[in-house]
Amino acid sequence: MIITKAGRRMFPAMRVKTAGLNPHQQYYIAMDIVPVDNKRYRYVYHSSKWMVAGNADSPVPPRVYIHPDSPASGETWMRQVISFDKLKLTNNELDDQGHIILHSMHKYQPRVHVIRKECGEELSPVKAVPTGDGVKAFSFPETVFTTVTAYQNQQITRLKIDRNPFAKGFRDSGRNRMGLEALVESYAFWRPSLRTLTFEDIPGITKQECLLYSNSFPERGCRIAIRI
Amino acid sequence: MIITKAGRRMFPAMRVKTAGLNPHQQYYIAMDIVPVDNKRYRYVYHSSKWMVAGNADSPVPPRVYIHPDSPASGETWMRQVISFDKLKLTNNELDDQGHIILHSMHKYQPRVHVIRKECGEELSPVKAVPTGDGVKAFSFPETVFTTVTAYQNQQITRLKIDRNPFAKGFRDSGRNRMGLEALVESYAFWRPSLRTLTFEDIPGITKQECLLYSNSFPERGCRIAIRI
DNA sequence: TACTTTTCACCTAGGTGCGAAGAT
DNA sequence: ATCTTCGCACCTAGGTGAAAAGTA
Repeated sequence: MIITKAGRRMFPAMRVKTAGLNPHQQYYIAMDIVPVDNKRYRYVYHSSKWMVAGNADSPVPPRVYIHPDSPASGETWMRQVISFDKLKLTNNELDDQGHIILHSMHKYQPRVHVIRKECGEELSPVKAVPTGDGVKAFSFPETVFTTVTAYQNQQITRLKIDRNPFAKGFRDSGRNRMGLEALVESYAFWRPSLRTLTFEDIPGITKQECLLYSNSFPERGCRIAIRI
Repeated sequence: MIITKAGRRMFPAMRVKTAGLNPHQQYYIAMDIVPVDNKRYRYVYHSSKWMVAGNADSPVPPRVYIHPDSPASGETWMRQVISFDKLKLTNNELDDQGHIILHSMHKYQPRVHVIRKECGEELSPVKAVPTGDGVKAFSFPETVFTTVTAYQNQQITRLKIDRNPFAKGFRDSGRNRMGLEALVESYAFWRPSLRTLTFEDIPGITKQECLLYSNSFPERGCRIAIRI
């Protein structure tokens, strides 16, 4: 996932649905992003793999993205797909825009928090999410990603260009790029109902980065079912 | 004010500040727009005046614009300038986008409502704002305006073009338009602190439409001070 | 005649990866 | 050598009034 000084959206964005909430209870929904391990990585081009390259950099200031619809009733949350597309990532440890601060070349796991309103402790964009009764955290292993300041992997670059509407300008529509096979393959991405495509099918893409794309397929959207 | 089928923003937008709210109480803030009188108007070009042209058309479905930050604490509301720039006006009586429905060629008065949360009656975008304890309405005579589907008055057109960033394409920067005097005058608009300009200074502009511009001058912003 | 609707060029605002330049 | 930063062209998304066409 690209991170910049100014802040960069994740693409694709996390999208979740909730079930089992109390319809009349008010909740906050928030996201934070935690390290997967204590390592720093580098991308080894000839083997197309991320390799451990030492220990993690020192921790960054904690940040929480509070979903802008918060607070809302369980009924409201359950009625909609909850999208985190406005969330931004930065590598600027002095960021004052409320973006989530991460280290480049590290592995991270996004987490979704459902927080019952007025459950005692307070929710803040610059403090760790409280734990305890009335707070539940959810994470989806397929959404683990590696942070970079520039793409290391051509397949990832191509997926981003092909699927992010804002990158349309970089799609070189068949000019020197796609054979028929590639065309069919990319079409399968857009119409996943036509065949069940698992991301391991795509050669040369790390499982972590690749699987994150599944979030943008509505029919594979992450779901969380809880009662708190 | 222009109204269209698809919905058109007001320009300038209403902006208000609140004071005297209970910091820990939750409030909705909303706007509706009510007829000033029971008349329909037409613009008489040679006298540059709006003249009564019959009785008002039959009432339109009631609509309320609930400020998107609602609900929020008194503390939150008082900390910010509350802008209604996303509000849209339409002449489509069958509108299903939640826009405020008005008749063209009529005079209207926007009203700001401050509604204590959980004060019994419920707030809805398609029902009249409830009245009673815990609800207060404010209106500012200088924000009365006349609805049109196309501008009737060249001075208004020019004010809109000169001051709305989205109309920049129609500013013909001095080509066949502004003499030095006009330039100085328009500069005075942007730097009102330099001299106290009352809108009656501008010849040929109806007071109502003209004064609405005062809302976009921060130092003349409407204020409401209440305790409910 | 007296509006209203539709389409359009021209903007604002801001999200992309590229590639040259910068940093260590 | 290996990242990171910055300016940029190229997009999406949507807010303007002009002008031509529509309506009654």
